[in-house]
Amino acid sequence: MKLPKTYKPSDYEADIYALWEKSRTFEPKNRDSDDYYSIVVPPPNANGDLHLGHGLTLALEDIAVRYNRLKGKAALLLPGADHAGFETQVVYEKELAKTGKSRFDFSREELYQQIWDFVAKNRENYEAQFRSLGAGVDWSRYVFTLDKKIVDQAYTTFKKMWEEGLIYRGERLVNFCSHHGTAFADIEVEYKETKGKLYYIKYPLTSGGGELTVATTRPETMLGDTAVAVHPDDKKHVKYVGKTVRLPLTNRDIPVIADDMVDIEFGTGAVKITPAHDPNDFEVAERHDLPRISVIDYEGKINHEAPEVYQGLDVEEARKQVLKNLAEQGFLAKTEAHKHSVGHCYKCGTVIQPLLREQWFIDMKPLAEKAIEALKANKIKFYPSGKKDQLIRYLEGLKDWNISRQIAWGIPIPAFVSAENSEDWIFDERVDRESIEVDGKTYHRDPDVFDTWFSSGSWPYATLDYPEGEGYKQFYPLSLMETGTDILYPWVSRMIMFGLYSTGEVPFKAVYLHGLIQDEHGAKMSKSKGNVINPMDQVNEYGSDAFRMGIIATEAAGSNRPFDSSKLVGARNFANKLWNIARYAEDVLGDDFILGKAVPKTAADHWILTKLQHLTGAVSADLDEYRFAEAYEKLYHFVWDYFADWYIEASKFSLNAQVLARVLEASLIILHPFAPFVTETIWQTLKWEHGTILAVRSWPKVAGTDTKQAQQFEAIQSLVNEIRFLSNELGLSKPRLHAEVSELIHSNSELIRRLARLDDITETPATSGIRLINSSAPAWLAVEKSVIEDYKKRLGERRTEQQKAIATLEKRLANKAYVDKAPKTVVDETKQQLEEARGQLDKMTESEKRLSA
RNA sequence: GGGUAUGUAGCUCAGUUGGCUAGAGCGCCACAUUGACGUUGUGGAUGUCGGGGGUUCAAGUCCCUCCAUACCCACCA
Repeated sequence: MKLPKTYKPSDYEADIYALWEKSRTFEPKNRDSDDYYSIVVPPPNANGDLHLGHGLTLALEDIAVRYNRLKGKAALLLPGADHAGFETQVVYEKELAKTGKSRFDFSREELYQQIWDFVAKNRENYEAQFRSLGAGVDWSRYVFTLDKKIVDQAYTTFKKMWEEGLIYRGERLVNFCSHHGTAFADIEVEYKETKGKLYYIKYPLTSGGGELTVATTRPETMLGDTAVAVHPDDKKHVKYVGKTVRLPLTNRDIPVIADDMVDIEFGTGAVKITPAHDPNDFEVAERHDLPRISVIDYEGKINHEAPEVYQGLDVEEARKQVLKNLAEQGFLAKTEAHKHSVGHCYKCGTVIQPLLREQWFIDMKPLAEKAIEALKANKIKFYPSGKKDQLIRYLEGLKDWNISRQIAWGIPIPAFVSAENSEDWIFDERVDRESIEVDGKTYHRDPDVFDTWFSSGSWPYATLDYPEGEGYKQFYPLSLMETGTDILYPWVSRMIMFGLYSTGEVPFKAVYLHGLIQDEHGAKMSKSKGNVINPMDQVNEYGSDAFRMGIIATEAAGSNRPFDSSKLVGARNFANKLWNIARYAEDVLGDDFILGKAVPKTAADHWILTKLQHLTGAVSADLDEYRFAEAYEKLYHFVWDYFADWYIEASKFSLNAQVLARVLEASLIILHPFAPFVTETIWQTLKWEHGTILAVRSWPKVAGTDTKQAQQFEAIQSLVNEIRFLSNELGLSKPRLHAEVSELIHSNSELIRRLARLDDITETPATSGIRLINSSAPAWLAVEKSVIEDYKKRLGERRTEQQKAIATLEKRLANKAYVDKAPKTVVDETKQQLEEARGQLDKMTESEKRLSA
């Protein structure tokens, strides 16, 4: 035999993957075909190892693509890697820190080159991991997010938006992390519930005496106040509107204004307005044309706009100092405990400061509207379906998007500003130059880069070489976008908007969102908790196939779930089971076996082929609707319970070589998307069809089975099951069976004897012993007297249960409404059930009589 | 405050358009045994399908309500 006793994945996986690559298995064939299936892999960050989420993603996508390839489609799984601007910079900065340097020691060009090299090194690492996971990607189409075509596409999109007036530059509040020195999109800010304090500060009227008290959690920002606002309907305060107050600690007078945004119930009903450091206040300032005074700089320190004593203090220090001075001067009315949520940098935890900064923005409204329209027209199917409405709601509330980042690593923004006029910006792609000359004027390069998600938005079509590429023409829109629920908003939404904007079509026909994989106890995995599970360790321990099957075994779209290693164990055992089925086949079919025509002869042959026929349809139906776990479970039970436990056992008595071989072949094919390595390894070893690759064979078609014969095998099964049950229950060892002459038992007696572990079957007219109840052919187990009393008791209990079941069925059929309203098939089914139940009861009665006689 | 999920066996979870006598894996109990496999085989036990109400001939599945949990969004002067 060529196959060793136990399947050891590491002995085969690398060779098998190499075989696929060599034979270009993953490059789509039939180039002209309209019948395609395409997925573009969400590009993992090229700055480290793959995590479990990537493992899950690749398993799901690879299953979908391999399945569709077997179904005869032009199938493409396109791989890529992400430069992940900010993420990568952070990782690289940590590396730099080890050598005692920081990014500020290098120019942008130097830094860019260094990070590029760093990422290039990591790419090899992660490509190896793709291979380990069995991901059947077309490496010839590999794309990196900083490849020229991706950058060009980003510039094309930016230019189109620029020309259509969707891009604007403005001084807006941005979410600024002073530690990383960059702004974040709203969606990137992490809010945490924080116990803080609410401070009440008195602002005296400039003239005429009296005062207004405002409440604030951030007293230090008062240094930048430019107004106090009250609600127009606030009877208590409305009289102050139009007057001015003297801002404590400064010598500035600021107006009292009326605005709807004020909540009369909160605090005192009067709000200090700090347009430069609060998003709401910014909007109020816009409406009332108030000045904006920045008092906090990009390093998080108080700047020169504030009185000298506070300058240079960081925010926390300034707060203490301001409070101290306010108290000393009698302006601090009171302090209350107050819970509120505060934005933090998701990387370093620094409190995010809303700061004024010139940034590039996209006017999202027209983009969002198109996306909403497409979603409402069901142009994209969602798994789980509820995510669609969630996305629509998000898009409806979408604000303009700040796309510029103050980081070193990323795609430079192709914009230059006039040396003379800071308002004069031009679009130009010559970003490798510090400055350029246009029409005799000098322009300087914008030092900023794009938010990663800006270029990622074009991913589905940029990777396929839109607009002229063959890839685009054949594979767009993508069949599926499969990714994590957590990036529905930042990524999926943008791909939809950008796809519609640039190509006029939705970028994909369906979206499948998988949930987060948590640790064994349902906690989120994180490096800081130290509960991160590395997929490569799992692959090494259980094998790649076991990892894939184990990780998708509990998959349900959209929901988080804990990592369950017992599923991997089960999957490994399953792979080994399949392996041993192949060993058995190899053993009984011989080394030189060649596949031929399979003609079913026995009841078992018809039965297994019928089951196989159902399986091929059911697995197709599941995978077409992305029910991965259900499809896997069906396969598992077919192979293990039907094929191994019944058919192979039966084949030991009566072998039909071609049927056995065909069922194994079909099992290998259907299972291949889930367990590509072990199935291909078996196929290559058996060599039943020289030189063929399992991965590119065709989905099995099963025909010509006889249902009657298949049912006969099921009759044998229920007979055997009952004998096994009784043998176990009554502690019988190798009992004898007496049976009336019947076709079923007569022609299958040896099979029944073996499967049921009988000593012997005797054909005889009615006799004593234990009457089998599930058997259509009258048969009795010969037992000793001592066993009979035991059995009678059990039989009595069983009769009572049976009578109850019959009563239930009778009652249901006696219900006129049921008989009238339920579908005929359902009613017929009930009738049949009742008939069977009565038949069984009769047999029980008969059995009891005989035992008592 | 708004929203979305989730709650089914000891554990982790399936359960598609209502037809269910509610399933799987692991675990548990008993037994078996080796000419494919101990990563094995055979048999078994275990559930007020979160609580309550409703619609229906029929509800784990649909509706309402309450409880619990998780996540997302907004706001928090």
